[in-house]
Amino acid sequence: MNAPQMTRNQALVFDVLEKAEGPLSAYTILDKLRDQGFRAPLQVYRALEKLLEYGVVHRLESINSFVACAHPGENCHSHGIVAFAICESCGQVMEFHDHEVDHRLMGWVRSQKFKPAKTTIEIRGTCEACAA
Amino acid sequence: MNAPQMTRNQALVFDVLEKAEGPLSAYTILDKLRDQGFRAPLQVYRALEKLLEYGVVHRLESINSFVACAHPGENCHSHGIVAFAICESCGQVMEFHDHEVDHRLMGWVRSQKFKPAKTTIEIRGTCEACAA
DNA sequence: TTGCACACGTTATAGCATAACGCAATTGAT
DNA sequence: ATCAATTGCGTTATGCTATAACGTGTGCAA
Repeated sequence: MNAPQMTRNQALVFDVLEKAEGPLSAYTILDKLRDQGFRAPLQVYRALEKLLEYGVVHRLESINSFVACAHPGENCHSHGIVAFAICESCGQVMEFHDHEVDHRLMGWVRSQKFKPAKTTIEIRGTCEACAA
Repeated sequence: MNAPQMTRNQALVFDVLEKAEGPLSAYTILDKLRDQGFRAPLQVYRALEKLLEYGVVHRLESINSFVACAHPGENCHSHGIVAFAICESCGQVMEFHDHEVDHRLMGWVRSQKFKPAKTTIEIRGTCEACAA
């Protein structure tokens, strides 16, 4: 899925996420866009749905939040499974990829004849800076 | 964390989860326990919190649901990272462990001096039976 | 020009989770 | 035995997350 021209709402939501320090909830995004005319959650969720499709935004299932992809310009869907390390103290997120992990997971899945659609890997904990 | 004697509420919630075909949401559990006197979500959430601690129940972050551990009698906390394959069609969940995946993930985490607390691996897709 | 696809706006509602209060039972140290 | 601390419990209220359902406008292709 390549990103076609974003609509105004999509661009606004993406912009907020890109400028954010860490992941944001849909409602936090909504609040940040009230001045641009946003009134309802659906405006945010609809934009997010598209941005997820385009591969420029990720959803963090374990904290019900969204974050801009760490690879500006690229399409994250082409990097295999994306993994996240989420600092529960400062909220910062690190995004990484590991082909061996992909390989093991997909090997197991294959052995079970399970057809994977979407895979989530999220490590919650404390980042180096916060551990001090 | 070993499971001490369960309280009545904990036992009721665990029993519902064990007898269920697949994962259940907290509110579904609540509904199934109305006859035993449950009235409020907190009764369920408090029991679940303990059951998660004891390692006899898992939380599926990507579908806001809970499932009994697939290893009756054992403590799942001792198996390393637990991974789940969740069929979006029939709702069935397969639980598995892969030490190589653990190793790769923990290796990356270590290289970043990130202190992991809780790791989520969930593969959503279609199981063999449903793929037909 | 008509029909379709898509984005959008709005209102309402559904679904998930916890805060805050007070009470009762248990435990364990003195 | 008694007191204090801890833990579980019940209840009410509330907050956060997400989607259903309806209608409008716009652009584009047949």
